[in-house]
Amino acid sequence: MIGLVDVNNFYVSCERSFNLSLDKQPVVILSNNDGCVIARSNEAKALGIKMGIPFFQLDEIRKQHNLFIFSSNYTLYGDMSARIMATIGRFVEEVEMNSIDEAFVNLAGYESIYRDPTAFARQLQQTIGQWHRIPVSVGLAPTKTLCKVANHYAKRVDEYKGVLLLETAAQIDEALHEFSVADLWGIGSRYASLLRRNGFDTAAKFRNLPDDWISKNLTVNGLRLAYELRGVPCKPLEVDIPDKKAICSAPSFGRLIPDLETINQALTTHLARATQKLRQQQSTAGTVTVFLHTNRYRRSLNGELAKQYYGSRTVQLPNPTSSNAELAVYALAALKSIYQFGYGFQKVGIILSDLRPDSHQQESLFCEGPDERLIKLHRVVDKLNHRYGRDKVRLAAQGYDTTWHHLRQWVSPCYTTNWADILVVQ
DNA sequence: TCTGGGGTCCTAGGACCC
DNA sequence: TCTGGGGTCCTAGGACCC
Repeated sequence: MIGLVDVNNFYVSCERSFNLSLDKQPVVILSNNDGCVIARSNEAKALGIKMGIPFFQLDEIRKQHNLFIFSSNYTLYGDMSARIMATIGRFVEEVEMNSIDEAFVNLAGYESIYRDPTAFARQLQQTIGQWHRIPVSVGLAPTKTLCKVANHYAKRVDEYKGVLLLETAAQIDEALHEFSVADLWGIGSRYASLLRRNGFDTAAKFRNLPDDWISKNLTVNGLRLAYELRGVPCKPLEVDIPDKKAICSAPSFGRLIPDLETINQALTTHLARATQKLRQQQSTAGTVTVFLHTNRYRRSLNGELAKQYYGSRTVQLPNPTSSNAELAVYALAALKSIYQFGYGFQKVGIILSDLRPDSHQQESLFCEGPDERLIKLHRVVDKLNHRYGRDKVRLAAQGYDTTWHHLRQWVSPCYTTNWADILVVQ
């Protein structure tokens, strides 16, 4: 038996955890740059606010209702996630963190401790609610995909109160009979419309398709999904977190930026973010890609789509490194080569790839090895920045210009990670 | 005026190796 | 008259996830 623990409306729940006035109110969380709606409370969903819509389209609803709005605060959400995961870890040994707000738990071997899986789920739910003021739903089933289905119902059907166990063949059949194929884990919009066109609109109908049809049209991933629906586990629990294969940092500018000078500063800052993640997982990057583009939605005065530009350049490094000082040389040269005068740019981004463990440094015949002094330097810089705040020690090329920074007009305090933001109870 | 960010996996095709 | 077999690596494109 496997369980899927999933937080209800995670970002909204994090904000509510520290702000009682948000209870039972319509709340939305905006994406980076305050661009789109990426999380909604049930009350906001009831007002008809759709996932992913641009924020400016909410003007009418804002006039009619008292809508609570927040910029996303990933420092808060990331820390709350870690706390919830730690709490789950007190109940079961094997926990796979599937995303920031959900975790699979392996209940195999716990039969004598948690005799009734439903009772276990209730206990977990109650503990997380009491310790973190965060509501979770739990789906229990023999495979991950069936857990997703169980969780879907647990969240939406009131009488389940956030917990559903799918155990017997009859229970599973009934659940899949009603379940839209588009809501299955692994079926996106493309596959959903393909399946619907062919008349396979429920999970039950999909599950009963012949294997060769599925693998021909949906590749081996689709076949794994079908097996999982039949109760055959094909997606094992992954308890150890694998190292990332690529690291990307590419937040939009808060306004359109025309000049290379400012874009240089932004790129060097994104690079600092990316290399910090890189060093955290003790890897080096062998390849760096820089890309630069204009706003694809922008229209000129006559209403036509404005002239667009997209440039990107990939550079292979002579020596893999995790040093932003070293990488900056290549990244800035790449940027210079793709930059074009005469556009307002929306975003510059950096991708580090060809990642490998820093302990496995390939010796090169023609280049010097990694610079030991730089490695020591970054260790110290990372420590200082952890203690005194992000970018307290930085490359001069990052500069101190903040006019390009993305918008965060409605950001909440970092209640759990910053002493100055700690909640005061009167 | 204003439209997010960061990832993973699979396949086909081409170039190459012995 | 007869012209093999078994691989790897890389890239682009397309699908998916939260």
